[in-house]
Amino acid sequence: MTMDKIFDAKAAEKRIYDDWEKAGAFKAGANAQRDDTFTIMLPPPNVTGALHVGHAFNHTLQDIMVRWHRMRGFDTLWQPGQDHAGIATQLQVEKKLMADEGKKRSELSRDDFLSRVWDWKGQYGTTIVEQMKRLGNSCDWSRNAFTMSGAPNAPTGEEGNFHDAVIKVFVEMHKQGLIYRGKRLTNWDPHFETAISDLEVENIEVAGHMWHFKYKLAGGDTYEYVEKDEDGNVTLRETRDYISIATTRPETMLGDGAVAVHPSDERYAPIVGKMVHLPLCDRLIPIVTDEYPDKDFGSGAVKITGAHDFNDYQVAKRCKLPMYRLMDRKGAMRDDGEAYDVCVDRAREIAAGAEATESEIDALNLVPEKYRGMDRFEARKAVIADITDAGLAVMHTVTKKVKDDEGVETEVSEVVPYVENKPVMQPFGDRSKVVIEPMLTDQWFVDAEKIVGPALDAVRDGKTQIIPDSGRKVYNHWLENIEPWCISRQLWWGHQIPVWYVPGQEDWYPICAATEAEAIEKAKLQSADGTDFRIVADEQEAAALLAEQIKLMDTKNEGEIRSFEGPMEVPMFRDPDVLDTWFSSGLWPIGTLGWPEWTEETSKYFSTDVLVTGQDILFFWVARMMMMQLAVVDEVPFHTIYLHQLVRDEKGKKMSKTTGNVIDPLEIIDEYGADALRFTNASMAAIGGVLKLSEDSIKGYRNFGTKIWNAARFAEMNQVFEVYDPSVMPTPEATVNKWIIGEVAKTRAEVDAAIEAYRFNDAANALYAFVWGKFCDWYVELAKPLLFAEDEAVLAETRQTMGWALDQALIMLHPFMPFITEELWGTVQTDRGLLAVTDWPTYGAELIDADADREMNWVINLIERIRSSRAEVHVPAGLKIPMVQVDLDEAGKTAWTNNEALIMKLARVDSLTVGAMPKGAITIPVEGGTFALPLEGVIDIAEEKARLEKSMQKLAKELGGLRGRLKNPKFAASAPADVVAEAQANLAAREEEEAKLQAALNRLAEIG
RNA sequence: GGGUGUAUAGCUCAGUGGUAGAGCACUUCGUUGACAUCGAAGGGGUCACAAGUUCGAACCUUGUUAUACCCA
Repeated sequence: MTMDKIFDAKAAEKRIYDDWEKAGAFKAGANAQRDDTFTIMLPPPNVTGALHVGHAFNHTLQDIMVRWHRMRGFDTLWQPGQDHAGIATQLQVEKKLMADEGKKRSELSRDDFLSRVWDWKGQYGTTIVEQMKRLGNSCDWSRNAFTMSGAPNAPTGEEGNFHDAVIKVFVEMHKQGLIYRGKRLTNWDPHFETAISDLEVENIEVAGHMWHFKYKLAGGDTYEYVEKDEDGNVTLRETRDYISIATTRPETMLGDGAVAVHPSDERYAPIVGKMVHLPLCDRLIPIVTDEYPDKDFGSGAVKITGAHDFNDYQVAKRCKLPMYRLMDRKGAMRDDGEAYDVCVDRAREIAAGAEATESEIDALNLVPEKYRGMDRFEARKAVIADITDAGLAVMHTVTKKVKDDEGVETEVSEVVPYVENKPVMQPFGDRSKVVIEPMLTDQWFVDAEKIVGPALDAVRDGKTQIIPDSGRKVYNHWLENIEPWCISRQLWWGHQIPVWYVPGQEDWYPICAATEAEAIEKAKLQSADGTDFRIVADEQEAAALLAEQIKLMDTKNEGEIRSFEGPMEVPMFRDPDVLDTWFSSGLWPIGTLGWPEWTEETSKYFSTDVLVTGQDILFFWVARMMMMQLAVVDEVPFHTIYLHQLVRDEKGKKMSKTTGNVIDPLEIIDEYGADALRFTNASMAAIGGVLKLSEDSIKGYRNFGTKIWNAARFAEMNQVFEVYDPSVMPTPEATVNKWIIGEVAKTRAEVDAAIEAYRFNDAANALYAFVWGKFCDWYVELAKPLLFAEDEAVLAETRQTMGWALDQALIMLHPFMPFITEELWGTVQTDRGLLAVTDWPTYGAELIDADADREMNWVINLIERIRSSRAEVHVPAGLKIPMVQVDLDEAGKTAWTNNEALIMKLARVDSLTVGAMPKGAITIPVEGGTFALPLEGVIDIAEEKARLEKSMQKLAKELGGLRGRLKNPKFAASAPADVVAEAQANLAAREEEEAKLQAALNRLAEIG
């Protein structure tokens, strides 16, 4: 039965993948023949995710390495898994909850909501796994991991212990003082109502406005305001009773703690230290000096809102200014706490020097009643309007032309508030897309500065190598300037922070422990004997219970010094926050392998080998994994980090739904097959290269698959597989057969060197060039005369050689195109196991027969020259023509005799006669001789002359360069000997050719 | 503003001091017994610009221009 003309990827891929899985071909250690392990951790895709082209690219590279190592006998593990993706997943489930039941998350209890998330995960969490299988990923699915596995509320089937690892690390790091809690200015996402890290913020330039307000000096004071130009000439002098400030966010003025000016700013020197009236508020704030204000920007005076701006926060800390929080979790103006009057009174006392704790200041709500509860953008409008009404906006005169009813234009001047239109950088949440509000909140932090050292050393010392090298600089730069890492998130879906609070001296006192029971134990150790702790739901409940207990205590211990005297029930509640997703994925390498419960089966795969990931998460993830693995197990997580860019469309644009240029890898697989997509990915993978994916190139590599398919089809039609014995290495006599064996060996070395060096594009190109350019274009064509000949011995050796060469091609192509190669492997020979677990060859240069190599190059060169000459003088393609051997050396004669049949067939030559150069013939110069095609009457003399002259010109250019170099005495003196020798040999060959061409021209001149 | 890249054929890109390559596209020819998802032949480049190092520079150095991404 003859094979089909094409490989039906759609029909075969699923079947082939099932065969692999059934055979356990991807299980850790499959085909292992040595102790060396090779491990790759799949960067866990979000459990909410769908496979996109970025994954497809990323996974292709990993699969190539994994399959290659597995075939080479390494104890190989490709560890797969998914990330629980805190915000993204919670959002999905919230959306579904709203769509299905019209409910908000807050209408459910935390436990109920979490069980919905787990349900969701059970239903949709395997989608991406199935998609990865379609790409051909050879992951060990039996070890599939999940970053939330083993969490307290995890259902059956999610028993892993990733949660244990995360909690253990938190507790350990807390114990070592590497994790702390504090009130810090953080990026607050008002949509998700959680803090996010600075890496999750996108700063986007948007059209904004700058408003200018007057803050009047207290007590009606005035001062001389003087402006000078560059030369010191006075350009403005006036008496002012205010200082002018500029802001892009007017609503934050309600929380101002001061106005700052630069210490060297002469304009404001007279009023530094004085107080100003904060508009719309019953507060006075001081004018302070700080290096931060830019004298040339705006008025040079900056309002300082420590609780709502990162720069102001630093100024406020330096100048010890109070920081008043103005907004609530949703980004609306606060509507909690005491009445405005009460709060302002207290704020005045604090401003005057009264002691106050952080939490007391935070509790003060300095938003005037009027604005309370307003959305921040509404409040902005109201504040602007009210300040303008109060006459405190800086005004300017605008002249415009107005047409009256009769169309007569008149100029009208009016005085309006001065508002500049200018682009401003505004922070947006990368997931929520809402404006991020810097906000002073209580959060947990990793003191990253304390653990970066080993991570920096590991890369500096080369324990871990980053590819491309530029990644190292970026890595160092970031780690050297690392900021505390905010790891708490105000979400429900995630690893809840293992901290419980009990009443403390001033505030709640945190106790960090792996479990509730341990926390209670710890708390007991720190309390009076007999104290009992009661776990309550949250802070409110704890506060209520505490108040009750204190009342009881008052009655019990009346008249005595207050002290707890058992049995007392002390409230205890758990921190409601969860950990940043990147905290858990930071432990991916050890967490997936079962740490802290290592077993020999799992720990042998650590440290892992290569991490393949996008450049964009170098900070998010890679650097953090380095830090955390080194901090926890004191070992680098991987020896090589391969970073690649974002996959873009063919024009280099980012793919996005809005632009509509998204390429869906699954559609591509449907249309062209997974192998085509994979090979395209590999061929794009130049180190550090820009990745532009175009459907044209995918189509091209689909054609490549068809090409090798048809080469196999040709072999099959010529009974190659009936005779071919895979256990026997071919030892042919025919030059062509010897030659292709050498070409296989060269390719093997090239491919291995390329993969070794992570140059997947070079490996792919080498395979493409071999299979198409050598095997199909030449070997199959050259073998035809041998296969059609009657000689049994030649026929047998050619079939054996072709079978072997094809097998080698399949083996070497397998990591790149696993499906089609596996299918052909099974077609060529049944009952020999799966290609996926077949051994990779090790042969090298010893298979190259130098004589055969030289001879075939001579033959190919001759055929090409004849073809080229024929085409250029328009000899009909089908016409067979005679050829004359004018002169030829011994090697040439041997080469001719050995390959006469195939040269004549491929060059369409019907006879060869030995003789003198006929008149009007085309000269075919070859190494060691000259042939001629007698085409008098057929060729156009003038055209042929032009052709030869053009060749001469090209030669002359080359000769000029070569001669110039060789004539230069410094070249001979400085250049290496082999380079000089090569140049000389090259010159000799070119000169010989030039002579032949000149002779040919001379002969043409004789004729016409 | 700081950092990191990139600039080579019409397009997409390789190129590791020795004189320029691939794929696609294009032109011409061809269904010769694997493949038209194919074959044969061909055209096409001042390697962004300038200076320097070198016997020799696409490659190393410096500057300029353009451009991309990351961080402010």
